[in-house]
Amino acid sequence: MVPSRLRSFSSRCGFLYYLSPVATHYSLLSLHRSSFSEPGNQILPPKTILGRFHSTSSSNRAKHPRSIFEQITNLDDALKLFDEMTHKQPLPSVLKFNRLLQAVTKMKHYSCSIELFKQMNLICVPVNAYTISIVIKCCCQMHRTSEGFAVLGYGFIRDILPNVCTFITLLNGLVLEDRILKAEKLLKKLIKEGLCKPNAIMYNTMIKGLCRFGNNDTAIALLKLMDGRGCKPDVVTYNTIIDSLCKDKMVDDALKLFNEMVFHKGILPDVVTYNSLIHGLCNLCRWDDVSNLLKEMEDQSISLDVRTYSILVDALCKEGKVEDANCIINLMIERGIDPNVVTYSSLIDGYCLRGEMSKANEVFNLMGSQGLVPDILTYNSLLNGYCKKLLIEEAMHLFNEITKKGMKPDVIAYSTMIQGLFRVGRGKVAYDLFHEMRTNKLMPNESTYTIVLKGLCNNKQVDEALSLFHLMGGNKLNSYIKVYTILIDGASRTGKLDVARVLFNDLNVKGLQPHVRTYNVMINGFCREGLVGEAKELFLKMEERGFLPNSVTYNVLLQGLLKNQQHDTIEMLLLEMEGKGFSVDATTVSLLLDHIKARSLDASLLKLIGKLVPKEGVDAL
DNA sequence: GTAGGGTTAG
Repeated sequence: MVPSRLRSFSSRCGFLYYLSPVATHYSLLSLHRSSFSEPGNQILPPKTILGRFHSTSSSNRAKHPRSIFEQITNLDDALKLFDEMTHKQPLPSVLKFNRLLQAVTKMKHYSCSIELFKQMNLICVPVNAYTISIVIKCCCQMHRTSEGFAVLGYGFIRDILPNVCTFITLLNGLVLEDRILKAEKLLKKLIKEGLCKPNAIMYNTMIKGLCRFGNNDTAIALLKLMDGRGCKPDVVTYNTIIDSLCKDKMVDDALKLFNEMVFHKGILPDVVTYNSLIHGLCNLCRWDDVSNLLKEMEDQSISLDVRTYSILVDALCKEGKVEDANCIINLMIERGIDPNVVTYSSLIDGYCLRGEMSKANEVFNLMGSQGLVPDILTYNSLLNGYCKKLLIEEAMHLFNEITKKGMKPDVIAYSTMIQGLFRVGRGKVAYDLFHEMRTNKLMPNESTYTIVLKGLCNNKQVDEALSLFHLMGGNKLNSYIKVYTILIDGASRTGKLDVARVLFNDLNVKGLQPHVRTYNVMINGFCREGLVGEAKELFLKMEERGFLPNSVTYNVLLQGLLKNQQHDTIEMLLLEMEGKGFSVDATTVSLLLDHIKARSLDASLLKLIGKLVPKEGVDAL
């Protein structure tokens, strides 16, 4: 039985029970104790690299099983080695060149690999299908898959025939570039023309592409197809689709696929499978299901890894349960899993969301003391926390810290900072920062743009907002309805009703659909200028166009009518509100009461008004 | 004895 202490613990946070040290003592606690130490980095002494290359061969190899190529940790060493190799007589074999090329590629120096390949051709080092595949991969990783195809053609000329590996690399390149149609076409062509026999890796690559593109159904169809063609799907195949379904909130479909994989295909799930499912369930707040999966993992002795714990930490933090998140972190440490930057960043974010900045800072310092380098997301959480609390000096200090630490603020960092500055009324600094951001070649996104426009409007810089809008011209950012709503509101609040009207009419021309909020803002604009007739007209029109007025619409219109001494439709509107279950806000109520006092409205309305005031409002009356 | 996919967390 579960000890009662644990029960109360688990009732606070359902799935914690399955993580409690007592409950999981036998399986989980013992499993994580092994191997965290990474193999020591053996840095090469600055003597000739090729010399080592020859001397390591027999005697040292037993002690250092890693080859010279695997030991290369920086580009300089690699280039030096290449130079030495090219000056050898006779030239080392293509195999050795390939391994060097691979080492450079592993360090992500793709263009350098390509350069070396060119030199190999110049000095007539023989190249083979392996070389071609490595070089194609370099092109693809740089999102230059078309050049990868050119390399394929170059191979053809030299009688180097592509094989399934070559094509997988190219297919993956197309997927990386989101050229999904091209990828599908390639796969079909390969099968139809018998250019190679696709294997599971190739299907997995295509499936990954389809999932990236949001085409889960086709991905599942391909899963069935590969099986039918005698190509057995593996755990990666299923994991890819399961994760994609979870990200699309279709967790039940994911669970269905999970069952198919386990019970019909006999494929064992791994920690990746569970992580995806747990993540998906956390996003939907299905804690009982999360708990069940954790139990399943325990039963199958599948150890939770740093990601599993981080997913749980993040989920708890987003729920505001930072204390429970802390429990999870303590638990993982107890079990020998070190929290990493992501784990701590989630915790920091949790504290920031609750405005507990000193706690957030504590964690931030803790990270530093553990040698963990905070990344831009960590900084963004803190920036957000400070800005929300209007602690703008602290935020600004942190923002400058990002650059000092050798990082670059991203669009989110800038947007957060700009919003914070506007909120404390420092519009000039905010707008300067917006320009600085663009100078730094960062493109503002929809959020940045709306933050800036709103900030300018709220800081009495509507003209600036409008000129920015015009300056942006046909930019995609100018096609968001939110942008128009902000500007219409800003313009009409500063007496530029004509501008507001032009913007509103522009929507039609541009084929943009106004939101209810857009109508509200425009109606409010008309009322402000005493154009109650137009306000009423628009009120009716929005309904005709299928946009139902909401509570705000009614309140805005009522206030407009009252302020302009139009009393004939008040009662009708109030009755409509009652029918729709809307309520009157404080401003409307006080206006109504004023008019009743002044006898321009009948006191018999009081009963109806009483029904339209929210509960807490009635007490105030 | 050299190449390909590798899915999962903030």
